[in-house]
Formats: sequence, C-alpha cells, structure tokens
Amino acid sequence: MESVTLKDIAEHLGVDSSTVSRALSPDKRNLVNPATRRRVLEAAEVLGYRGNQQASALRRGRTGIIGVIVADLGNPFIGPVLRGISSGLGGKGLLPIMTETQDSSDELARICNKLLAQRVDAIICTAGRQADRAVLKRLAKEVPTVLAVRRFPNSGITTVSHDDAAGGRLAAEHLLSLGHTKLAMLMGPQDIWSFEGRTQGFSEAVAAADAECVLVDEAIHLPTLDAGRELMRRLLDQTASDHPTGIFAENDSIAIGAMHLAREHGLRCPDDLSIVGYNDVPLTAHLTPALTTIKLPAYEIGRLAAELVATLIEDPGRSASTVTLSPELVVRESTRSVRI
Amino acid sequence: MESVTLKDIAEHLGVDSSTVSRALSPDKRNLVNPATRRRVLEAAEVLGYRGNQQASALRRGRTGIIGVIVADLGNPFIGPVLRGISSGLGGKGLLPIMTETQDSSDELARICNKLLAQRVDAIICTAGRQADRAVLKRLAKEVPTVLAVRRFPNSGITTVSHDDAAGGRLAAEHLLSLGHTKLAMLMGPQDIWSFEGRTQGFSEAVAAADAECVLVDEAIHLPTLDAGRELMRRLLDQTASDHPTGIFAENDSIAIGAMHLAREHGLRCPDDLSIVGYNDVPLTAHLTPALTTIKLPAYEIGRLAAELVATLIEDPGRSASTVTLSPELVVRESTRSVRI
DNA sequence: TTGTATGCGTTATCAT
DNA sequence: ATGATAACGCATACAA
Repeated sequence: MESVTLKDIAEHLGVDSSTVSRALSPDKRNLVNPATRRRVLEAAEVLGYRGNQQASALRRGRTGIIGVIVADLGNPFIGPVLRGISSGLGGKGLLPIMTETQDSSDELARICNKLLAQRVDAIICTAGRQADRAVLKRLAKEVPTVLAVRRFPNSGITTVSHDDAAGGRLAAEHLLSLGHTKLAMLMGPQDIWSFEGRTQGFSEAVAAADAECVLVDEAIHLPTLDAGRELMRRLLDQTASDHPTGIFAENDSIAIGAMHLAREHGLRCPDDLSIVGYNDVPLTAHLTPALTTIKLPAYEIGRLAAELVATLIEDPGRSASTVTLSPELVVRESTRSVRI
Repeated sequence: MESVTLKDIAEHLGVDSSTVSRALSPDKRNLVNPATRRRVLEAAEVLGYRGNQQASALRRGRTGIIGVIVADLGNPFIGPVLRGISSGLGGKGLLPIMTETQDSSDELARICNKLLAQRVDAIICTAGRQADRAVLKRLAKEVPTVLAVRRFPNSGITTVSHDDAAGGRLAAEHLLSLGHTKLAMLMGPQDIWSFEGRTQGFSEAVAAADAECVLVDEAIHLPTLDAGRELMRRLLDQTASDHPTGIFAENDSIAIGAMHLAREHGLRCPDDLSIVGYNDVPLTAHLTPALTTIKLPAYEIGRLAAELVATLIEDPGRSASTVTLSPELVVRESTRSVRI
C-alpha cells in the first residue's frame, strides 16, 4: 500500500531526488544525461512509481483539475455536454470534478466554495439562474470560469453557448410556414436565461407575422415532463374549444409531457396539434410521432468550453470572450401543415 | 488572487498557525479556548479563508476525492447512476472525478493510472469488459475499489450490481406467459458480464419451458441503436418467412433499433412482434409503443456504491462484499398476447 | 490551552 | 549534468 516516491527511486539509484524529478519531467528531461535518464525511467517502471499529483500541485500551484457544475445529472440533455467536456479536457491532460446543484442557489454557492478549496484550476458552469448572477461574478474573479450552455448577459464572464432567440425564431417560423396561425408557447422557468431567450425569439417572430399567440407561463420551477403536462392542461383550460394548433414547448421534456396530456384529451399529434420541442435530446427521434425540435449543439458546446478553459488557464488575464453557436431546426413527425 | 493561508490568519491575530488550524478543524475545535476560537472564525470569515485541500491532503494522506469510471457518458442509462453516486458522495463530503473509457481497455488502464496519481481515496468503476479483469484486480489491490452495475464474478472486488440472470428470466417468463412460443434474443456484447448474465437467465427460462429460441449474436462491440437494427436484420434474414414473435433485446437501445427496422419491414410492434428491452432508460416510457422493459435500479446502485465506498475508505481491510439488487419487469405497450 | 518543530512529496533555485 | 536546499500549506507529536 505504501507508495513509491521520488526519494525511493533516488536512493535505489544513488542519485539525488531532484535529478529523478528532472528526468521524469516531460519538459526538463533534456537537462539530464540520457544515460541517467534511462536508468531513472527503468527504476520508476520497476518500482511502480506513480507520482503524486497532490504534492506536485501544492508545489506548482496547479492541480490540473477543473470543476464542472451542472444543474441536474438526470436531465438526458446533459449527457452530450459532459461527453464534450470530458473529451475536450482529456486532450489537455485535465481532469473534471463533477458536481450537481439540483438548480438550487444555496447548493451552487456551497459547491463553489468546495471547488475553490480544492484549488481547481478553472470552473465550467452549466447551471445558474438569475439569482446566482452575483455568486458567479464573484467566482469568476477568483478563478478562471467559463459559462457553458446557460449564459448571463453582460456578466463579463467567458461564455460558450448558443443563440436561444434564434432557436425560438426558428420554431415560430417553422410553425408559421406550415400555415398555423393560432400559436401557443409552453414556457420554461424564465429566470433561466436560455428560456427567456427562446421566449423572446419566438415572440418576435410571431409578432412580425401578426399571428396570434397564447403564452402559457405558470412559473414552473423545473422544465420536466410533469411541468409539460401541467402547462398543456392550463392551455386547454384557457382556450376551451378553440385550441391553438401550433405549439412551441421550450424544451423537449415539456413537449413530451404536453403531447401525452393532449393525447389523453383526444387531441392527436400531428393531426390536431403540431408541437415543436427544444434541445434534441437523445431518443426524441424515436418517439412516435418523432419530435420536431430545435437542436442545441450540446457536444460542441461542451468541447469548446473545455478548450476555452484550457486557454484561460494559460492566460488568466485574457479578456472574456463569448462564443455563440447556432441552433438548427430538425423537422420530424410532430409538426404538419394545418388542414384546410 | 493570492489566497489566504492559516499563517495569514495567525499573523493577523498574533497567534500560531497551529492554533488556527485546530480552531478550524471540526474535530479538534474543543482543544482550543472558545474565545480564541471565536476570534479565529471571525478572522477567517473576514479575510476570506478557504483552506487548501491539496496541502491538507498531502499532509493527511487523504484527498476526499473519488475516481468514477464510466464507459460512455452519452449512454442515457448512465445519468441515473451518476445522480446516485453524486448524491451518495455529497452526503459524505466526498467529491467525484469523472472519467470515461469509451469502453476501451487501453483507455481504462490509462485512466486508472491517472486516478492513482491523483491519490483518489477510492474508485467506483462502472466500466470494464472481460479483458479488463486483471487491470481491475490490480487496481483493487492498490486502492479501495467498488464495481457498480457491471460485475466480475469471483473477482474478490466489492460490487454493487443487480441480478442480470433474474432479469433475463423475467423477460422470458413474460413473453412465454403471453403465449409466445417462438422466441429470439438480440444479444449485446457477451464480454460484458451483464449481457452474459441476461443471456443465461433468458436461455434457462426458455429451456425450462421447452420453447424455441433463435440466438442472434453478431458479436457487436457496443449495444447501440444501430447494433439493434443490425441484429434485427440478421434475425429477419435467418428466419425468412417464419419469424419469432417474442423478442428479447438485451438493452433498450437494441430494442429501439430493432423495433424501427422491423417497422421498416412491415412488422408492427406489438401487433406482429412483442419486444422486451432492458434498463428502463429515461423516455422509454414515452416511445410509441411504450417499451416493455426490465428495470435496472440504476439510481440505487449508484447511491449504494457511493455509500459502500465511504465505508471502504474508513475500513480498508474490510473483506469484499457484494450487494445484488433485483430487476423488475415493467410491462408497457410493446408486448402483447400472441394472436390465435 | 497554546506554541514549536517537523514532514507529507514535489519542484525550483542556486551552487557545484 | 547533478546535488543541496528550501518552500508550497497544512496537521500533528511533543513541549511548555
């Protein structure tokens, strides 16, 4: 169980531990005699030397660990983001510590402290609501931070996300182009900027087309299947017999929940109702009807966030940048031309 | 940017850093004068002291970090497991480093070394194929290790998983009870013990009932949607006009892929074909037809793994234990009585 | 109750 | 090309 140290190798070889350290260091190996280097490498191999990142970190002031904060690991949408982060970080020799806030502000603050105490080299945060703005701004002052997926306008924090407003517009234009004139929007928590952006984009495009639109904003806390059911129920209640035919759900979970509730009320999708979701979560393509949705480039966002974080570590003074990717409309079976 | 140390607080207060250390230590605070303790706490607050886990870890020989190894972060099935791990670890004040092997043995070995160099206190591993057996056994000798979800029979490693054979039996019995006499099994990679176990259980139950069963084992490397399509294609080719009517897919992805291919060939589920999946991945309940599947207690496994790991850290000498949870049949719409 | 001294394993500086 | 030495920040054994 006792682990092998530099000193062990040094004694074994009759050299000094600093020589061993140099021989093993990727960028200082040239400062050492090739012959000794060989002996060191061999001894390290034989003795099973593994290094000690903790000690190295203490000495160098760098841990090689990145704190990653997500809202909910259960949300299927986060999988691709994490894959992107993981593969991006892996290339740089960095390791992610993963934490989950459950979308709670208190938890977010606690986690930030923990990560800071761990001396993470940087943080990638995909969680955070409007109430967390101050916490995150303070965080970004202490450690290189990049916001991924979710953004905070004018926060001065490096961000890689995508254009939610454009996504909202895409959804509206798609429904309008199919001839739907009576629209509705099932809204996610508006204190998360992503949803607010989608709302704005959708509303703009609807207004520009002089179409009619029912906003269903029940201030749900989390955008889940159940929330989707509830929003749809409200919509049906509100509109009695004269339902909108084109519906934009601000994420896929809401869309699926809404679709189910509608079906229970005898409304078929896409026959009676066209529904557009958001995110393009895995498996949405395999629902029946397959969900028309706005694809958010989740993997790419994760990947870019990881790369940005690496450059930020190299150059902490670097001024904040913002990368904004584009959403994409994915037309499947849940939307259809309005019947004449 | 310069961070506050114990020494800073000590100088600020005119006491020794060891006193500050004691005052701040949860289990040694009683060794210090309540009055000084108060002053220390206040000063720590004012100066923004955060501690340094790296230094603490080096000194105490404990990092409070757990290495978590998964095969594929993109697999929707892993979400609930991670949630379980995360919440279980959180309660113990431990933090997870997440890594991904992409189901590659080389990558697994590399990752083990990285985690060991990080001096993680323990490892939770949900990845690993038969070829990795030796690597994992060696790993478990160096650091407390718990295998989660996937198991290695007689490895002597603490494991929390569930009974795959029972799950396979459940699937077979369900199909048989519906009157299906011609069965087929779409097999996942058999060098992963989970799949081998499901195969065994299913085969046993089929044999016990004297039923007919076509095994489709194309030695796929990963159990994906595409693999499911391929397996189903093979099955249809093999069986020409006289298709089995009861199909067990060894995971949900295979089931979904198979269902799609069958549909393209004019076979409807559940009218012509009953299909049982495995895992109960999120959203399977919302497919059409909703997938009948075997529920694997993913969250509970993750949670238990985290708790086991914590006890293992406290008591490293503890002999390996094995926790085996039970699968559960979830009947939905993709299976139906055979038509007479 | 508090202070002193030491070492965890590494790396950087300085000298040889 | 290599060795000696110090320091990173903390926790502990021991002394006072």
